[in-house]
Amino acid sequence: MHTPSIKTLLDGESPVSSILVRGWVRTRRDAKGFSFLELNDGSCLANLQCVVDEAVPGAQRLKEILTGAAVAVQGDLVPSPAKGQRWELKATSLELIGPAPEEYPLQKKRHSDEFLRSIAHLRPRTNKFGALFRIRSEASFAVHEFFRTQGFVHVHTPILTGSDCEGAGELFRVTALPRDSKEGAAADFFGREAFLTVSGQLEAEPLALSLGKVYTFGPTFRAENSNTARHAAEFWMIEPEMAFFDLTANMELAEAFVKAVARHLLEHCAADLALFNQWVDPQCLARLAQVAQEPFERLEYREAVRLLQAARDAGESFQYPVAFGTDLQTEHERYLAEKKFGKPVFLYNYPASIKPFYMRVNDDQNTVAAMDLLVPTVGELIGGSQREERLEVLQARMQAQGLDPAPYWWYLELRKFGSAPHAGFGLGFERLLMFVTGIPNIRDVIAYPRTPGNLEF
RNA sequence: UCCCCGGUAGCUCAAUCGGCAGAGCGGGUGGCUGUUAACCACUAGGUUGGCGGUUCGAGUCCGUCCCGGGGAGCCA
Repeated sequence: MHTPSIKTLLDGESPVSSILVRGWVRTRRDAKGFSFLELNDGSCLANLQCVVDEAVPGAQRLKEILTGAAVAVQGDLVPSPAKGQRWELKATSLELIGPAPEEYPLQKKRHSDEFLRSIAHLRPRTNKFGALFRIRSEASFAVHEFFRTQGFVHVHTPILTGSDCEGAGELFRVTALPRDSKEGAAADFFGREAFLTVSGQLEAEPLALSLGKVYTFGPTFRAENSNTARHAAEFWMIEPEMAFFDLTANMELAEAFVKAVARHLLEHCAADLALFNQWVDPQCLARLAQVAQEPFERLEYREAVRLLQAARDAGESFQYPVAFGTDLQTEHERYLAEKKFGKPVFLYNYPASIKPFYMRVNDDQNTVAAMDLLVPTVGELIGGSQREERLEVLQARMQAQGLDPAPYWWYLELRKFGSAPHAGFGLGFERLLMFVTGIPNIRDVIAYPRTPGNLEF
């Protein structure tokens, strides 16, 4: 028995006889002597309409087949005589695999995002989340495809780390000691404190200074008590790291990367993206097309401050003041990405005082070769920099920021043995998905979101 | 962590000034129909988030706790 996916069947050009389709019932409509079953198997957004005559074997259980039930339908794919669909399955037999009783929570109507989060195990069966997870999969593929085409080596950096001061937020502590143990870290599994990684960057740099161009794509953990629509305690980050790249080359790569993903999705996820364009964000498709085609804006931090001050003087009301040497507030980033330019904007050459020790000090001694990519609606999508490759400068920066150099001995040795200019960035995969779909909450672009106080599923 | 908003049927929501707890969808029963989130009629379904208080009377007012959301900070 042939078992094609519904996607294959609906994309087909000719009738197919004697096939088996298995999936979940989205709705049942009864007519005189037969029923319509709308079947979805997750392969695409569209359902397959199955026409089940009450005389067909198995049809006596039709009354038990409610929305959500898992069924198998054998039959022939034939042209549909009615409007609304090109093909339908004329059933020759029906099997109820797993019934869904009346309290099945998903109904044939719109549900709130909050409710769907409370049933994370069932929400992939909705149109919206089905579409999202297919897009997520394609985007993930596009990431690997881009870097592979560009000659990058995919490397895996550790999830467990012993470094508790990577300068990127609070860490989750990992221990193998019993909960009530009085013993110190020395008695623990690694003989020292252990944490979940907040970034693979420090470990990726040595690989870049060996293999040339590398990237990681893995889970990242932040124990920040952040309660916003764009922060999660566990998220997936893409971190390329390139030897002999300066900040400009870094930005060029970042732009080419985001454009490549946008183009891939436009080409391979048209139907799923159309759903988001219609129900979630009417700018979704236009924004993707713009990202794919138009050059991003590039702006020095110094110039951004000047623009923001000019905007304020022209009557733009900001809650927070703008001055050189302070980090930009969310309202400032949104103004630049949404109102001023209306497209992705690179800000670069930030004041050294507000950036971590590993970013390369510019010749003005005042700024570092850092760059952020700000995009409309989600804000910071990428953060990156050229890395400090000069040993003495790096040591001085660590000292200035009060860091103990001892645990970083291997990171410092990189600057001793064949040091070279290099650069890289980190991109939050979930934020990229928010940007391309228009979904406003990070909890709705990941299957099982981890946020403060939320570890169900 | 701070500020604001919310929690009523399986789901989405309503309930005037503190005065009988409601509708649509979903379920059941019956009808109708190559139907398209089908349609029509009937029907079942409630500890109004928890605890305490004010009151003749609390979904509504007060206190407190829990949960959720939005905004901010932090960041990707």
